[in-house]
Amino acid sequence: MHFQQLTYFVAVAEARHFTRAAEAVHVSQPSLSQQIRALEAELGADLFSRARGNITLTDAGEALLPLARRILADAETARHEVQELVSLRSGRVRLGATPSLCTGLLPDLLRAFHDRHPGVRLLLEEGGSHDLVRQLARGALDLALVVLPLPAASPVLTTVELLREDLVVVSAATEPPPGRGGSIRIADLEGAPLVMFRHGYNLRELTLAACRAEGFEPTFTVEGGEMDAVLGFVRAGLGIAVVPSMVAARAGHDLRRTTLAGGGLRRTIALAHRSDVDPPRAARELQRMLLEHRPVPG
Amino acid sequence: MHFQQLTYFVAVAEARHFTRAAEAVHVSQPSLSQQIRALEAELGADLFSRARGNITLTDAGEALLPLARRILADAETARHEVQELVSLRSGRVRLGATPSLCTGLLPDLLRAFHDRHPGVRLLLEEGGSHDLVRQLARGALDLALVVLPLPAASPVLTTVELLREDLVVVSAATEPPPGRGGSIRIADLEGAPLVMFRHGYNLRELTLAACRAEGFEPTFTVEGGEMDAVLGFVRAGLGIAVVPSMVAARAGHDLRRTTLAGGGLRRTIALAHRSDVDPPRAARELQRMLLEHRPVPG
DNA sequence: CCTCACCGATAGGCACTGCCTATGGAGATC
DNA sequence: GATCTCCATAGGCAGTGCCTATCGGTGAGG
Repeated sequence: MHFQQLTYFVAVAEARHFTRAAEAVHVSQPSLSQQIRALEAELGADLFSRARGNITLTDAGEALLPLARRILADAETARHEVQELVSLRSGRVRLGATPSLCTGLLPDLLRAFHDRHPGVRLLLEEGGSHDLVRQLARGALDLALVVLPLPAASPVLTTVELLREDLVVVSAATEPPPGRGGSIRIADLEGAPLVMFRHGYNLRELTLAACRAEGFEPTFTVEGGEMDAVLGFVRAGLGIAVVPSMVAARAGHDLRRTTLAGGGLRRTIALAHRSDVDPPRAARELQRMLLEHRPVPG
Repeated sequence: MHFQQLTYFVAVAEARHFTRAAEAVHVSQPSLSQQIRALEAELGADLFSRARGNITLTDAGEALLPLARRILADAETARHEVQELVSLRSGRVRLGATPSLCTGLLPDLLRAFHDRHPGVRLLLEEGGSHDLVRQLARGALDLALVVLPLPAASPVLTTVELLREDLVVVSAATEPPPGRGGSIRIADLEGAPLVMFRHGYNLRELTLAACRAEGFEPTFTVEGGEMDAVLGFVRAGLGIAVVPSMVAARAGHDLRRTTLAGGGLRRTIALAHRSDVDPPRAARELQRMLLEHRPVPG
């Protein structure tokens, strides 16, 4: 049984005329006759009664017709659905990102992606790099924005370096600026009132490590909040915080940015996906847009 | 898109392994690979991610799989249904017959047919030859048992002579036998109390014509009944009736059969079907059994 | 009654393609 | 690093779908 044969069969059933059916399906009449005969031979029953000028379906033909129609419709649907995925008119991307990136980088990008491909569902998973890596490996995510280096270097993941961003110190505009001459050294953070993120934020580990490298333990006035809470506490004058410059840039005029002197602190953001399977089409497109619009290439 | 390709696709999706899938569908691995590639090329999307030792469906593959399964199942169903018709495990016969034949000839035959082909539905249309012929021509019947000659000789119908049966006179066993010496002449019916069928019965026209040929109009004590009613009236002693010998033979001991003398009356039963289309398989089988079991040929 | 037109079936040839075997090449394993 | 596994590629053969040309049977019209 071939799709072609079913197409021809339906055409003859509808035209009740071999020659006209052949025209309708753009094939010569003998070819159509031959295929119908082949189908009849395979099924072991005549499908049409070929009375002169009055082609009609036999009972076997009647039985086959609805199934043939459905098969052809299903084939059409299959083509269509795959095409929708290919053309990004449907599909989904399961994207993971660290909380700070969700706040800083993603909104504009996801907006642009959604505008271009409104049919693609965006599923965002916010979490620490460690969790994201695990979910990627499990296949629960297609793509993740993580901070390098990865917690446990997983050979199963491919990472593409996306950008390096500076960390800056933010403080309330109403307070006197920290540090000296518009910048601040890590060492100046010793004893300074720090507002610190909850466990799990890569920023927390990064800041702590930097302080310890300078030989001191930082002092926390508040700790445990998410990004928005930390910025709010800083605004309220509870202390200062170390945040990505991209987050600081969007934070508003009531926060003062102070760069870190002496090379400062940077972190590397990368895009990660499994090495062993190609991400779905929509995820590849999102990755492409991310790399294309990367704000400040490393 | 080919059925073969869908079969291969489903096999790979289930085995998650090209080589094993190839074995499962009894084809060489390169052929299977090639067909999958062809399908992917036609659809414009990869269906599998071919990670070493971990073949998985892409999103396009996931979209295709249920449709592929359904298409293959439908094709299987189509083959099966046609096969059922061919093998007479299903189907139907729309059979027309005159009332007297329904009573006389058909019960045993239909019983035999049903025993042999219990899956075939038997739809019986009881009516006068005229109606039956019209329904045959309209395609509402597959086959009809009619009395020759046909009312309006329709060139569109083919008739096969089935049997000729004698008409006999039946009377109540409690009454004195009609006629003389165990038989009766048509002329003896003059003035005799006749129980007559309703209009539409071919037997009515036949009997009337025979009487008129002898130069008299018959006398009816009751008229208008169906076969069973007529026999009941005769049993009750209301009169005598002219019926097919086959009906009389089954009528029981309380009815006396008297043959018609002088060549008597006969009628020819034929099987009719449209000439321009072959009857369905089940109807052809019924026709075959009818001809094979015909009680008293020509 | 003969001719013509119509329509599906048949015949023969060409090109395509699906299948095969043999082989390549890349990652995993010991 | 040699080997194994497994999918992809190459090349050749056979089957078949499509084409054009033609046949054969039927029904209409002169």
